[in-house]
Amino acid sequence: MTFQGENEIRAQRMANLEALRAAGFEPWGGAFARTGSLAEIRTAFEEGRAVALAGRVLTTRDMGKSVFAHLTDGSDRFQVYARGNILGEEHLAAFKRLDLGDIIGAEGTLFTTRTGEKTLQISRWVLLAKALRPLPEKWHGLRDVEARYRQRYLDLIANPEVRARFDQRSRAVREIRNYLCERGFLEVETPMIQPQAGGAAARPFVTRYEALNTDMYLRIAPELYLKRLLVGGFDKVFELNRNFRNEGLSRSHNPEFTMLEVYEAYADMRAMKTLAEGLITHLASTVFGRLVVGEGDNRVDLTPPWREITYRELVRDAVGPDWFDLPMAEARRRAAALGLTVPEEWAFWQITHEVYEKLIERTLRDPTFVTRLPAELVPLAKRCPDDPSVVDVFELVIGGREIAPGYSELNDPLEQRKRFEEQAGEDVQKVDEEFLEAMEHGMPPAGGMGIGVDRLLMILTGVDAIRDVILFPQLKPRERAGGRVDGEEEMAAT
RNA sequence: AGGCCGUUAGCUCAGUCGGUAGAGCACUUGACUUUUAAUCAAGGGGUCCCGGGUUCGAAUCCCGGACGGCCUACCA
Repeated sequence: MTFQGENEIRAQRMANLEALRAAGFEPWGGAFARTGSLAEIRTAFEEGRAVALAGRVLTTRDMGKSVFAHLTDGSDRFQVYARGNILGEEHLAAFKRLDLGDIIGAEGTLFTTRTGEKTLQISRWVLLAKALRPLPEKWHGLRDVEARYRQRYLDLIANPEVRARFDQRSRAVREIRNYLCERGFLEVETPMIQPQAGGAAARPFVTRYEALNTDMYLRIAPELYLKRLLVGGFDKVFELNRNFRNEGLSRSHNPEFTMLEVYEAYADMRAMKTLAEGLITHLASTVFGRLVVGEGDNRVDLTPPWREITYRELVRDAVGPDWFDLPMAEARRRAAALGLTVPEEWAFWQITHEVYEKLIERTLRDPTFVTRLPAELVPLAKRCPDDPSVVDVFELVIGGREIAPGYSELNDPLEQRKRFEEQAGEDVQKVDEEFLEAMEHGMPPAGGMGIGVDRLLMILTGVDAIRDVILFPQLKPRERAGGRVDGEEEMAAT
């Protein structure tokens, strides 16, 4: 086999591989019984204890007749020490042929060096995986933004805080499930491939179901299926999984994102408020150990009770107490004076909502339940009994971003049909008839809530970009055109 | 989709006025049995993103393109 276009580093690593193989070290080993992870070995450290450990070689310090190296396995870094008079000349020489990035297993005894570092003195070692490509630079880490996302594995090796953040994400997701299950909610799974994409307003991804000869849509929300389960007698359900929206990429948008939706029959928006506050503060204290998260501009104080204020109050505070009594022309003028772009065809509630989104929402740093939104904005919620122009909902805003909507769910199928038709306009196709049919069988009154899990994690981990809480964020596909070759293209040829 | 900025060694980055490529880490060779950004000595490594133009001469200036970042727009 030849390696056309291989670079010098790769050639040297191949030479080291052959040298190791010649010394009896097979480059890609099998299972290796470890006493524990590097972190566990550090925790259970005892002078003179015999252990077996494994990890990736991060650094080496060749002292001639002995070599120090640091290994990492994601849990910790741990030093190992190879001495000629213990390993024998040949195995020490082989150890010196290791490249940074190689994965080894080692057995030996634990000791503490003169400088106080806990270390394994190696009596026997094996090669578990040869690295043919180099690691990122050892103390600047991996900075290139694209490489960090495209080759996340390198980011995880080189940048320990990234590894820690994804550990936190995993624990937070588990705690969401624990918190809800302990309170009697049942986790369910509903279709991600749907004949029509409902439950939210967003452009869907279209896909093709060949067996049925029809177009299908990746879900933009699970809501309409979860409500069918309320009809079917599941009183307390939740779904925690991916939604897909065919919209642009940005600092706070990824086309697939993780959504929690929770429904509780015989409850309303107020129960959801309690649940949201309880769940999020539970995550902050159990996973992150504190209620004040983030730093600088990202600092957020989650200490309950959280502020509650109506949408109208917020708007009046921002653009004048007379706002809701203004004639259209005057409202338009005032919005323009505040730097907003307001198209001629917009209705009054649209102008108001532009004010809310552009001027108000981002100023709400600490958790705030914004209540009594205009009914036009929320077609799936019940109207407030004392004012049918607004709905009985909240939007939980944290860190200037909408994190969780909560509704008293609309369970009147006749009203629901009207609201759908107003929203759908001419396009009658968009009304989900099967959902309405389910609701006509009687849906219990219910409270419902959704939490954008990625955005919540941004707040809890104090990062600005949704990409920093998603392991493999969406990127443009890499060009495969010829020219730039670093080995893999040629090797694939048959 | 629009605007601004960027792309130089495997990685992190310099590169002056347009004069033909630099550092640290990584790599190779040698020395060193408690080092830890090991140290010391020597060496190798470049499609300066791609294509075109200006020029005696382009990493550098101009035009076009690709890719990336940031901001704006749609959206959660």
